[in-house]
Amino acid sequence: MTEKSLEPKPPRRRRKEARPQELLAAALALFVEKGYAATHSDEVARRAGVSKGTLYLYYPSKDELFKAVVRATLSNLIAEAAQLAEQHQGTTAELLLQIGGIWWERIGSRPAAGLHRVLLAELPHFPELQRFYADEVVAPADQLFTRALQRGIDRGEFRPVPLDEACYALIAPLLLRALDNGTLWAPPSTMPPERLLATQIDILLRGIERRDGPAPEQAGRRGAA
Amino acid sequence: MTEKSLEPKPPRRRRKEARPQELLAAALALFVEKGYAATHSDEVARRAGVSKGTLYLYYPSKDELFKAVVRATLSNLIAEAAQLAEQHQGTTAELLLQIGGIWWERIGSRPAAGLHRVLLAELPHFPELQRFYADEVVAPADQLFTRALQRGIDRGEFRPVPLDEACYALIAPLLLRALDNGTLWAPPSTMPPERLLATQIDILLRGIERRDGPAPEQAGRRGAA
Amino acid sequence: MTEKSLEPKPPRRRRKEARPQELLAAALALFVEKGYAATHSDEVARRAGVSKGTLYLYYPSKDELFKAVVRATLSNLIAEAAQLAEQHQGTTAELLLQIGGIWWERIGSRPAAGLHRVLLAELPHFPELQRFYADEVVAPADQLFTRALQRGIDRGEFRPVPLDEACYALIAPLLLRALDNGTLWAPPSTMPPERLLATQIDILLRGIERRDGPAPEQAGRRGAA
Amino acid sequence: MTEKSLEPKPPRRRRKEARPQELLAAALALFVEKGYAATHSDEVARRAGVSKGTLYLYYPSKDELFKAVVRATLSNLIAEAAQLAEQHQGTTAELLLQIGGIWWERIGSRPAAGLHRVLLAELPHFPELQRFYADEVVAPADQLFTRALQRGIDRGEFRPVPLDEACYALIAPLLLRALDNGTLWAPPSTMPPERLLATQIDILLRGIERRDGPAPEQAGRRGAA
DNA sequence: GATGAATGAGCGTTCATTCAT
DNA sequence: TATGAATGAACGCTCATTCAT
Repeated sequence: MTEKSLEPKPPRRRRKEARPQELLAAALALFVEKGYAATHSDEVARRAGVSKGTLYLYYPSKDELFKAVVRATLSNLIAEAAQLAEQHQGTTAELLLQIGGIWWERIGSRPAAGLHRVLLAELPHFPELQRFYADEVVAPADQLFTRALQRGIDRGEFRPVPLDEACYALIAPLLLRALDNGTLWAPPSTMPPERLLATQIDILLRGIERRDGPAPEQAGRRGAA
Repeated sequence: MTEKSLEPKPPRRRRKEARPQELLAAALALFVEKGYAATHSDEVARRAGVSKGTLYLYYPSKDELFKAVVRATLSNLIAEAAQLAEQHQGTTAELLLQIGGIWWERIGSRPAAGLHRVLLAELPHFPELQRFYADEVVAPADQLFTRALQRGIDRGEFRPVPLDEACYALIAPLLLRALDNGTLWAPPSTMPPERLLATQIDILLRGIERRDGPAPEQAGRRGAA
Repeated sequence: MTEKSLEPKPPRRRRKEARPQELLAAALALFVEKGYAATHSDEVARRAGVSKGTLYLYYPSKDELFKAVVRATLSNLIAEAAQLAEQHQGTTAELLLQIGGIWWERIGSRPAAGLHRVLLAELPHFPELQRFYADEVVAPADQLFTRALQRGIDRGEFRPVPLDEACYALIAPLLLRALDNGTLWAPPSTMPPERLLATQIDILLRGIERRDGPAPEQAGRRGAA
Repeated sequence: MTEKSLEPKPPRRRRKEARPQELLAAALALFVEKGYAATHSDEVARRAGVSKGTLYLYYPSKDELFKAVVRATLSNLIAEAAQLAEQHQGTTAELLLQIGGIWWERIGSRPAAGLHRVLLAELPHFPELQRFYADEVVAPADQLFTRALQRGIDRGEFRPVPLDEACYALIAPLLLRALDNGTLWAPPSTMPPERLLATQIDILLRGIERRDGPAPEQAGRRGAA
């Protein structure tokens, strides 16, 4: 059974530069798969192909490892979307669809999506991370959506809806999909995910877009039902 | 069974029947407050006013205690909403608002809401519970909403939207509020929660309701925008 | 080799009252024998006949266990000597010999003596204990000796020696014996320890006792040879 | 020795000969400062300005490093004092004061003093070192003092005191000062250390020096009060 | 039934030592 | 020779679970 001693023991590899990313990747996968508490430090190390001691050479504690995983996973994501918004020329509805697409590419369709589930459970235990998340993720994202909505209203594309509530209604399905990829609520799966996203945003937009007035080209978007 | 009533001194046996509920209530509160892993068995016992040994007299393990908490908290909630749907007479939009209201009363505004956060993190570790949740909670709720939407479409109240996607868009803000009451995303707080709920459902309904044709009375719902 | 599983496993004994003392005794013995760092918590537990977990039921950390050992070992020792001094009637030289005797009985000839060796090495790492030791052990003991010397001088038994230096010269051989029972310097062993103690105190007393005259020779002391 | 000054590029080999001493100096400082267990190998290396691997190039283990530190620090100290004693001409009391002075210069006022504290705690774990210390430090020093006392007695300078006990009483304050510089017992500080030392030796000498007569009072010594 | 003292497997973390470069 | 990344045995401590009372 214990053929441990028989194996020739893999050689030590020196890769100081690559190690942090390897460890973060292994940790992200395990945190997402098993949650924070059930992820053991030697498991992370083994999955990254190193020993437990090596893990602690790069991250001084499990806490810090988790924080590093979150920061590395979520950093620089919002900035891109914001840039996009600045440069956008077309319809506001199109802008919102584009933002949704970016989100899907960078978060929704990646391990980062699963990280949100862990964050939901663990953020209260990591105040520092809580602040990081609020400042670096929530605030910019909220601003992004709010501004887009305001723009749509200003340009007469949308009815004057309450910004906060409309924003929440837009974000909820996206965020929920990231949080709960089939655990609590199975998302509809009759179409490829990117189409699905578009469909939902579309439904929501219908709820806020201006009707009576001069936005007939929107009706043509999908054939006016 | 025992000749309890004959004995002149029932010194400590009292409340024996209430014990399970008390333990479940204590466990629910702690699981919601601290998560599964961070909830310790002696804390549960202490909060229920008994000793650690007694807890194990009623539930053979922490796992089983958790399962019992989930079952006890979520059982019989769906049935009521289903009943409601059967008897409903008015507009489908009104029906959906009523279902939302019930959900808010029975889940959203109670500890059960917090339980969803824990479930999201722990369900994958409890396959048995996973099945229970899928069968007893998700399936009926999904059916409820789907049927209501179908009814609305059949009666010409709504456009013929894809059922699954519309259903998800309806449920997402409700479920998200239960899961994440301000941890990941702060819900809008400019109005009391029950009004807020109505506003969001309203926005969504706007996205699916039939326009051109004979559903003007819907517009009257809140003043025709 | 591993006949562990064959042994019938000793029964759990419940002795909440006795446990603290048993643990302190085991810990004292091991701390003295191996020092603070080399004493492992499960060793202490095993020597006390309990499991590692039980140790932590009574003392929340190795630090606290050590502090408790020191306090329990040194408390109430000084008070007795002080009482003695108050009531003493005879010669001051006799008083000093008596104090030395008490010290030998309560510290010098017991495990407490070995504890001083550990204290010497560890006190700098335990500031709280450092204060306890300074307040509860050093200060009273110093006062005790200083007052006795002053009394001897006042009563004309001793020459007017510098109090501090004489005090240190008196205490040094006693304390050194406690610290170093043969490790660094083998104490003379040609006579039973209590006699030995008396002999050394006697030598010191000779150095301070008043001689017949008014001690004019103090200046030319060594010209007498 | 090496043609160091001739070479135009001494890229890294320089100081190769000095390495052992630098490592010993760094290790001595840390062992004294923090004790054996709390001194970490990479700290020693860093303080010596080399890497951890280099340390192990010179000393195969922490144990051996410690032994080397002790040997290097204590070697050749006793021999000098012995020489001194051989050549001494004056009073024996003067000789003892001189030995004390040497001790103060070479041990008491240097890092070597602090090493004694560590030795006291660790010698039992290093039997080999124990033997070295007994043979190279204690035995010569004991001989030194014993011979001086015997000489004093032979020459009629001192009363015929028991040699061992007198020797211990002489050494105790010196050794205690080295061991415990204020940790367990604060030495008197009203005068500069070298005067202090003289004062204490003086007090002790008083206890053993021969008085004018044939010391008949020895029997009724304490009746003098 | 009820208690809570006792257990021990298991975790996060450290650090003396090794070895590929 | 010198480096410092890598190792892994070992420690302090936790906590779900057991069981004598």
